[in-house]
Amino acid sequence: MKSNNIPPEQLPEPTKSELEILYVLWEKGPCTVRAVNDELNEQRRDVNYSSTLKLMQIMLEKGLLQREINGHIHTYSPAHLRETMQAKVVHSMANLAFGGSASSLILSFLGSSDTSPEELARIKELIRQKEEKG
Amino acid sequence: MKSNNIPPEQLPEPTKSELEILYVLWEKGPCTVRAVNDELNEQRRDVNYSSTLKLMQIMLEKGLLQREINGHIHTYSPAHLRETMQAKVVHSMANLAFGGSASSLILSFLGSSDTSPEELARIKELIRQKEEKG
DNA sequence: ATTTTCCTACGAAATATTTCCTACCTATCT
DNA sequence: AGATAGGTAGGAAATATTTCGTAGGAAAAT
Repeated sequence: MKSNNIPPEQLPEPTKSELEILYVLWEKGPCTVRAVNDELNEQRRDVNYSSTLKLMQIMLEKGLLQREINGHIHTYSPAHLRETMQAKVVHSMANLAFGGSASSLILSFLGSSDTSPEELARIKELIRQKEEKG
Repeated sequence: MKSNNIPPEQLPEPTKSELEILYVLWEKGPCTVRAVNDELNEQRRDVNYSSTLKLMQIMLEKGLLQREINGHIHTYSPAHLRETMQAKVVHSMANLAFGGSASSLILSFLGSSDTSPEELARIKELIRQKEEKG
């Protein structure tokens, strides 16, 4: 059962710290605060357990996370699809820094980064798939 | 003459409001605060002149902008290349929300968004150019 | 010369975000 | 039972970001 049901469109955009947390949950699946916090400390930077807890409670309120309560163990998971949220932040950044066009973000990025041939091939493949559908 | 010379690597990342301002300057070239503010109000949202001024002064201090003083007119411009700054923010977002891989950002984005056929074509074209070079 | 208009400076308030302290609950171990 | 280990709750402080009120200087208009 979901602990909220705010639709993605009116969902507040996650902050940077919130994105870090979401990413952990996307990768590892439903987790306790403890597990998320351990992961953050391993992968990112020192962060206090209660900081992570607080943030995740706020995210629950905002509708970014949902949780299951089993006895006194709270297990959190993202309230929305990874793809949905990622698209949201990319669009937002595209609006701020790339004149609103996500493709211009991609273009500008491809133009300035050293993407490997393999990655280029994967991107091309994906474009081909999209073109078939559309 | 530049009013600062912080190298791009240790440059603070622009905040969202700062990105909006940078974008105006990238598009219109060197501007007074007034011109930037007018543009923000037209393109984005209500914002007070002195808010924009304050932000641009902060950005000058941080090394995000430079300025020329002519009499009492201050003309601001970005202190770093558009491509540099755009790559910076995209990489930062890639780290937060896409496991560090910018190409996975692009892939995930292409996979979930409704990029127009024209945009897809432009991206394909750019990939082809990159493949030729590499 | 006075007024008006347009500009900058800057402190301070408002808001958003992040961090951490303390309290307390429950399960487990001895 | 008492102690310990692990968990949650939530207020409050610290920090970062954004907004705006007010002051004042220079140029232009009357």
